[in-house]
Amino acid sequence: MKRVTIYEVAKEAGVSLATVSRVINGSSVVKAPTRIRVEEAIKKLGYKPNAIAQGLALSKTTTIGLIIPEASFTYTGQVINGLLDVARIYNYNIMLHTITEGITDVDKIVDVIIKSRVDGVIIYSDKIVDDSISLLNEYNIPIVVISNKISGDSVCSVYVDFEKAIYELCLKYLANGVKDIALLEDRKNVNTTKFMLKGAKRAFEKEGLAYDNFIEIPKEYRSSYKFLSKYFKDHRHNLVIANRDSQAMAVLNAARENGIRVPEDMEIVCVIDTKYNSMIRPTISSFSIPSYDLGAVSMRLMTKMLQNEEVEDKEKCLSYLFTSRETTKVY
Amino acid sequence: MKRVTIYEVAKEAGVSLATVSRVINGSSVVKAPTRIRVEEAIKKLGYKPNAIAQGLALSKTTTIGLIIPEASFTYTGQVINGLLDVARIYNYNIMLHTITEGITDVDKIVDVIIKSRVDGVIIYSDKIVDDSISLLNEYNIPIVVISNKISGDSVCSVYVDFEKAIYELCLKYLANGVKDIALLEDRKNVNTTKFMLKGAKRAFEKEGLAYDNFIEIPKEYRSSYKFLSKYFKDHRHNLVIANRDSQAMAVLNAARENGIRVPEDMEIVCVIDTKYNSMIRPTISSFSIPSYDLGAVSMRLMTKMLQNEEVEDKEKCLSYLFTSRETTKVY
DNA sequence: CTGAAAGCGCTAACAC
DNA sequence: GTGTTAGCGCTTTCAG
Repeated sequence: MKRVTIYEVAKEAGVSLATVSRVINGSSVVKAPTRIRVEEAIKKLGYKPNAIAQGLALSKTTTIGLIIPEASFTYTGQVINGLLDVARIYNYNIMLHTITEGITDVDKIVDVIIKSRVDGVIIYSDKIVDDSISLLNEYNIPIVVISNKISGDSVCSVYVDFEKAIYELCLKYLANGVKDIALLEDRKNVNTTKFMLKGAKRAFEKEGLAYDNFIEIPKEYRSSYKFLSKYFKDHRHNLVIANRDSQAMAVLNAARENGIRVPEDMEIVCVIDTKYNSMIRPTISSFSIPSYDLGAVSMRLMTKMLQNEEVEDKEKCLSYLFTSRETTKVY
Repeated sequence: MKRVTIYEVAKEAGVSLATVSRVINGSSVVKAPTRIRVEEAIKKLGYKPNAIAQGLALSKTTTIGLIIPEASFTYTGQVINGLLDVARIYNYNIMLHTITEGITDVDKIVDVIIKSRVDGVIIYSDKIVDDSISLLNEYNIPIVVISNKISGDSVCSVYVDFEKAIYELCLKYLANGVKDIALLEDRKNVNTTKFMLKGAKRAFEKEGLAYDNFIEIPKEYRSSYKFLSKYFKDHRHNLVIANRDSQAMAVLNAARENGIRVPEDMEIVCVIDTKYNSMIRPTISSFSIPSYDLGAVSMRLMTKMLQNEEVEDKEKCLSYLFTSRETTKVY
């Protein structure tokens, strides 16, 4: 089928292209009979407006660029779902870009994004993305950052306060006399780890204690499990906090192999989990992070910025909920 | 920053816009001094070619539409990674679309895709997608289908032969005298299940046996685990084959709760697994499905179609490898 | 209410 | 080698 343009439709309907344009854009000024004639021509010819041409004419592409870290979509999957659902409602398309730590050149991706003339960019990243933001800013591209608290002119963010989450968790345990609380490093999410550590420190300080139970995973270990297997030969803790369920599982397996019973001898908590956490035994106590909402809210925020609606809160903090499961005792 | 166009660059460099166009497209006819002047102007003004305008002028957007099922990116994540890596090499962008069974209107998505004038579409789907294909075909949009064997004019596919995988697996067990082999239904992947069932039947028939061990999950059960918990109260099998590791885990948990030891009393195998399979205990024996390659090869095929390179095999079958782990005995 | 015409930013003949 | 110009398909004043 030859790609049919607005001209052919106009000719078929015996009107000018301006009228066709009005019809496809739902302008109410077109008289009913003309409109119907045009609509019939559209259907007959199988005409589909060329979004690229529209984009050029309007300087508006109705597509949003999305940047996420590569690797496992296990955790970002829900975020993307939330994002796409809202995007669909507002008729936005999503252009997907991933970055791989140390491999992908972020600047190159930002370059591609600027050239593609997306209306806005949503960035999900553990990393600080100041450079990308300021570059994007120079080209007047609105930005929503997920998982980092930041804002500015045409820059919003949606995040969960991990620092507070860990702070409260530690406080609760400290109140119950549990003081040997270890925090496991997440090498893939350095920034998140930093916030978690800050939370732990703050809780301990509040109780007049010093915090120094950070389990760092040596660079030479490719998997944290390998390291932990060795680690638990001569280390014990009352509670270990991990970022992700996969890491908590590594802790769990390594501990058990060393005769540590969970949760009797040692408790385990993770921050973000996946659907797998409902299937494994024991199930891991975790925070319920509203991943879907993280995406949905971000996209909604983006549409607001693009339609110049007022954004009341440029740094939107979503709430979490601690869910006790089988790897923790009940106090 | 005002969005700078090719005109401004031309003016700044003291040349015509045609020359600027030549420079940004790497045309070799431009004399070095002129080229340098243009390049300096580009840098000075921070000019980024407008891909939308280029797209309109060339009738070519260098973006590919990707349609995947929603929900778990757990299994599609690797496919997407493969796809994106190759797309990046060939300078293609990816427009992401998801479909949710019974919720998203596929036709509407195809409509959006046609309007967006992508150069091609890659569809990952368990479902038969004939309707979408023929519609896309009418608009001359090349298609690559992942996970379904199908081909035609401007239609290619990349898949793994699950039927054969199950056929061979069953044959191996039958040869060892194991005859009570059950196959678990995957409600989310009806088509895949169908192929698996076909493979099992073929194997049994080859041995002169009839196959009738299909575990259907009643519609009223929201999770297969709930059903299986009950099922294993009065059912025993030598081997249960599931599609995904999550389903195999449901089998595992349900069986154990009913006093069935794995693998001693019952073995379990799944077709596709995730990174979680390396963390759980016992680890589930599975086929190694080349998910990343499924994506990478598809994208490569797409670039071939778009550049009119010859495609020697329009229905590309990728290989799998059975990997024995802790849920199976060694024969 | 509808049509004519001037762009949107870029590419690709075709001149010179 | 470089410039001129006619589109690519659509939107949007501005007339009528």
